Amino acid sequence: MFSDEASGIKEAKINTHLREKVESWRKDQLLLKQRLVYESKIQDVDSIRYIAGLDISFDKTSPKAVSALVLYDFQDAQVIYRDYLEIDSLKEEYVPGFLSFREIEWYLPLLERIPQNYSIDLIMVDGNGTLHPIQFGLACHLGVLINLPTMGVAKNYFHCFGLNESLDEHRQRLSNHILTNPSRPPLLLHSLREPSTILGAAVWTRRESKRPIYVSIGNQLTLDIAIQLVFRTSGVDSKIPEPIRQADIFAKFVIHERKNAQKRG
DNA sequence: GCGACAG
DNA sequence: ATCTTGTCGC
Repeated sequence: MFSDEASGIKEAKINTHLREKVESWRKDQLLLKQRLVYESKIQDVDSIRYIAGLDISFDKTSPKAVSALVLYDFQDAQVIYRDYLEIDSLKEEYVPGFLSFREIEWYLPLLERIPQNYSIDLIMVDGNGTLHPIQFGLACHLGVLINLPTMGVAKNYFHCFGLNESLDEHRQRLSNHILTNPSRPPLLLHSLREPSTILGAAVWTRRESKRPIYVSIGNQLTLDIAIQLVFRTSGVDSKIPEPIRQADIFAKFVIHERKNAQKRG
């Protein structure tokens, strides 16, 4: 049969194509990384007013998706604005280490059409900033493109081979940290190659949850401020900071609404 | 050479 | 990301 051979060739072509794409993405990351601003534009958490939260949710049964943006008023602790974008199909696949190339294009239009009367102080994204194989995750990429303070919050540990410990070592370190420190203070995650480089932090924002969230900076922000912010925007209903959580809830809501509309029409 | 892997 | 309920371990 030819089919095995044919699919093998097809696979090879896909892999070659993907490899070339990833190579070019890597070059882009290295170039853009030079434009990262490590100096903090935020000196004090209490000077923050408007936080933008971003997320994408997917339809289970189709390639469709929805990206969402919420504006969270940090002073009043409430959402004051929502917007979304319906996506027929994401153009890029998910490749670990290159999430930004898949998602950013669906965030930019939402950021651009925020009414002028709101000036964004900070953007929170679902994913990592400097906790990344070359310390240039989604939060960094977005921050550089729109020149604003950004930070990343991930629900799962991103294993950065060569930079961090293995997954097993990480898990050991987490449980060790919890045992040693019952109050569960943030655990700083540093590069193994350069221990002086802090990549991010595992943060327990609620006593109830065993698993931490992973916080890292994107642009124009210190990790210290980012961690403070995470504590002050989460805890009551969820371990996830409200701006991101509300964006997630809203995106899922839009997806379900569209399904109901489909039924009727 | 393969491993491991944010969303 | 998404399918999904209860249940095993540090």
